[in-house]
Amino acid sequence: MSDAKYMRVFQAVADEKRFEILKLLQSGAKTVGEIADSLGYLQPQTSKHLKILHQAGLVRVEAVANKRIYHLEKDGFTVLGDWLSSYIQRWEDQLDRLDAYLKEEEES
Amino acid sequence: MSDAKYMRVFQAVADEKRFEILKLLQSGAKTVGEIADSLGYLQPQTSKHLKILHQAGLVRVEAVANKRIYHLEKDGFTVLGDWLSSYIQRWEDQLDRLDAYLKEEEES
DNA sequence: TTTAAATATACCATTTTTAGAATATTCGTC
DNA sequence: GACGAATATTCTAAAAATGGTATATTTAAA
Repeated sequence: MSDAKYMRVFQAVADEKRFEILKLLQSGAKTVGEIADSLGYLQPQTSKHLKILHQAGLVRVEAVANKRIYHLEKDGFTVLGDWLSSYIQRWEDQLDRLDAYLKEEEES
Repeated sequence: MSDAKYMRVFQAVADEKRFEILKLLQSGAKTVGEIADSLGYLQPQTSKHLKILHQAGLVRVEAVANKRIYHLEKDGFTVLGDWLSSYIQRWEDQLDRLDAYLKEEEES
C-alpha cells in the first residue's frame, strides 16, 4: 500500500468538520443538504469536504435524481486499519515474547 | 474519549514528515540527530515534529545526558484503534485480528 | 421550455500550518 | 566555569488548507 494512500486518509480525517461528517454518517446515509443542515455548515463547504472524504475512500455516493446520498465506505477505514496493524503488531509481539518468557519460566 | 484527543492523533500523522518519522522509528528508537540525518531534515524542524507526535501520544522521550531518544509509544496508536473500531464494527468480518487485540486492551 | 431545488465547482480572501534561521538551554568534559 | 555538542524554542516568511460568495450543472415538475 502506497504512503500516498495512507496520507489521503489521515489528511481527510484530520479536519474537525470532516471528522463530524463521518460521525454523523454513522447514524445512516444522508444527502448533502441533510448533512449541511444537521451540522450547520454551508452547502458548498459540505460538498467540498465530502469530495475529500470520497477521494480518501471513506464515503461513497449514491445518486438519486438530483440528490446525492453519502454513505460510509469501508475502503478508507481498511486502509487505516492496515497501517495501524503494522504498528500495533509491535506491541502484540512484545506481549507474545512476554508470554513465551513466562511459559519458559514455568517449565524451569 | 474526547474528539480533541482523536484529532490530535490524526493531525499528527497527517503530515508527510511526521509520517516518515513514525516509519523510521519502527526500526528502533533514535535520537533527534539520527532522525534528522536519516531523513534529511533540519534539526529544528525535526524537534518540532517530534513535539507534535509526542503531544499526540505517538512517541515518548528518553533523556540520556544531552541526548533525547525517541521511541514509538503505544497510547496514540490505541487512540486511533479505538476510533477505528467504532466504525469497523459495521463491517465486522474484516480486521478481526485488530479488533480482537483492541478488545483485549479494553479488558486489561 | 421555464422554473426551482439540490449539488458541484471556481475564484478570491483568510486562516492555519510549515519552513528557515537565529538563539536559548542543557549536559558532559576540560 | 568555559567550551562544544545535542536539542528546544522563538520569530518571521512562505506555503497550504479552509471559508465565503457567486455561479454552473443537473434533475424534476409546472
